[in-house]
Amino acid sequence: MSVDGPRTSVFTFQSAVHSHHVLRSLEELRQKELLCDVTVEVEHRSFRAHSSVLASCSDYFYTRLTNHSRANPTVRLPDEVTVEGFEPLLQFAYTAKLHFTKENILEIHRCAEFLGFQNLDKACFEFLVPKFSDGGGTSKKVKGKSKSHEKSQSICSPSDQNPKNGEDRVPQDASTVMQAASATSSEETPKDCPPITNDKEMQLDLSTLYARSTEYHMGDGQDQFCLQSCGPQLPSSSMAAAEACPFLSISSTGDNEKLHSSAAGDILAMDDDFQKELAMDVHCEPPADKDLDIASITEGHFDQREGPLMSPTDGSQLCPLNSAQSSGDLDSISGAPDLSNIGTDNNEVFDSNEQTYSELTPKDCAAERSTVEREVAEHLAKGFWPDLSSTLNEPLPLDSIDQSSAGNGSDFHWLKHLDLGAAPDDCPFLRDLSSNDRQTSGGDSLSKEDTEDSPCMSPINSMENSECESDGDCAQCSEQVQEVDLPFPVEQISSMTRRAFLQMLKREQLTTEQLEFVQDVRRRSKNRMAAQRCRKRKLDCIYRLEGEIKKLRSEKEKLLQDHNQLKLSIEDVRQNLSGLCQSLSIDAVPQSEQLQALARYFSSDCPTSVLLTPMASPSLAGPDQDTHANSSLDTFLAGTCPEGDTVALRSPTAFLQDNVQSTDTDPAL
DNA sequence: AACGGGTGTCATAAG
DNA sequence: GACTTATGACACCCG
Repeated sequence: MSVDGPRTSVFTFQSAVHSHHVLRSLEELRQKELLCDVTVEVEHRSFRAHSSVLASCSDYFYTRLTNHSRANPTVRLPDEVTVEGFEPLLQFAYTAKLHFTKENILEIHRCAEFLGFQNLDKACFEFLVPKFSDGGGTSKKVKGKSKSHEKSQSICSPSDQNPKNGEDRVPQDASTVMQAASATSSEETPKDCPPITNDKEMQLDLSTLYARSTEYHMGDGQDQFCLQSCGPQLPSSSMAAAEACPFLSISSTGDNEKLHSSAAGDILAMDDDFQKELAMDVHCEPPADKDLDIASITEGHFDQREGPLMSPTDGSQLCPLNSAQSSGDLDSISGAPDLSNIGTDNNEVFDSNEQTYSELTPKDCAAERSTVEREVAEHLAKGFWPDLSSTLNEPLPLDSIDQSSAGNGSDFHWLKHLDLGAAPDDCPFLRDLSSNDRQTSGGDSLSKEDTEDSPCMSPINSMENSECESDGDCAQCSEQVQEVDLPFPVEQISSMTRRAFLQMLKREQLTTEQLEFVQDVRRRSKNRMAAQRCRKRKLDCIYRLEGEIKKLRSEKEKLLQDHNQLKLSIEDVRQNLSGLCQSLSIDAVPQSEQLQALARYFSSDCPTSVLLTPMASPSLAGPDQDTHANSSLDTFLAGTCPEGDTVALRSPTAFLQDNVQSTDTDPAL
């Protein structure tokens, strides 16, 4: 039985840019050497920094600095730590970006291990180090017009060096990159986007990461390599909309149900329907449309909780690909006005399935993917979806997640909260890759993205969606599907949003027969789910009413018990009064008629409310006060009756006067 | 075979 | 006006 109380919706606004701003401000402070309270000496160089930042990123510094009582301490690092390895780590601590090259990755890794830099080992080095240490391994696409081979630091953002196979290295100095970035980008987003090379040089940009960014740096033709940190626990960085993870839009809640939480930063940019849903507190479905996704990654976080829902922070942390989420941030985004524009006209932007986000993604970015890029992407994705190849289209059971995460320690504990049903295709690493690899129809990926299934989904909906049509219906439906030869899975018809549905119809150019069939399927499916919801509500209502009935019955029982108890009390009072009357009759008025009248009085006429009042010790006339026995009885009765209850009281005296014809009684009677 | 529960579908009203 | 949702009514299936 479920007796649901009134639902209370709690909305939480979470800024997606706050922590990023904080981090960036700290970086600015560090560059200006303001408020720096610690000096780190590495080899023969000194770095000013903030102890809190270092301690929060490094176990080593945590230990050293928290045990340091002196103000403005100087931490001299041992010889194991080199400038080459430490400087990128320090940069990482303040920017969440790790700039590395093939040449210094090992050194960075060594220093990171020594210093206990969190969030780097498993998320980055375990794969990258062997990748680069074995000479580049697989077939990197190396074309190049590199200008020099000088040692350079890879700059994730704004432009990134490309670790290539020895030769053809990109001659790019970090400062050069920075300058180029600052020249071509705004403060917020553009500099975080990977440059787009205009030639066929190797470019490991994981373009899907940036697919939603509308701003790209047009590269200078140099090789670029950017591996945005994608660990779930990585600190916020100044990554731009590129880091915006599609999962944010489907992350949720909770528990319950439905998180609930749709990471919709800028509520104003949200889809009207989704805003409506939020306002109505009806569903917690994710913004399934792409424009919603994009809207949802704008700054801020609107979270609707109901019950033990996942917090918006949790939701953001679910994103395995968004390093900004560990701090609850989506960087980006604040400065990406184009994103909101995207959400406003999805027909323009998302007209083509194959070209999902194509308008947003530079063609070069998506078109050319090196094998290394693919490997890195798949590795990173597999880190989150093990056995990806076999289950690309199937939701992974949570058990498998647990197992997979167990292998990586606690690194992926947060995956338990992830809805993996839609995960692989929603993985920005794999979305485009899979579209290249799998010859799936466009509807596949689209519908995956458009599907409304998500952890945010209400229990009702999730239950309903899990309930497939009956076997007969399925068989019949499959036959009809074969007849009409739909170019997309029929299962997705009902799960798509209307907008996506219309887009698909527009795109697929269905015949009249197909159109009718599809619309019929969608209508019946919607109605089926509505009927299920309706029946569930009915049952809930019945259960609730049954609970109320039980409650009322118990109350009735209790009242009956009270009633019986009061009856007993009445009987006691009667007996007491009878005894009292008898004692009075002995000395004062031993007239049988009076006694009988008194007996009648107490047995019938006297209001129980009077008799039930607390029996104050009456000042009854004793045997020696026989002359005023009756008046004492009046006094007693008056004293036992509250003032308000005396209205209905007929005193024994008056009663006797009315009922007893006596001539020899006391004058008081 | 009758019966009750579950479910899908249709029709309709309301938003 | 198209669409979604809720709901009553009906039919069907199944145990």
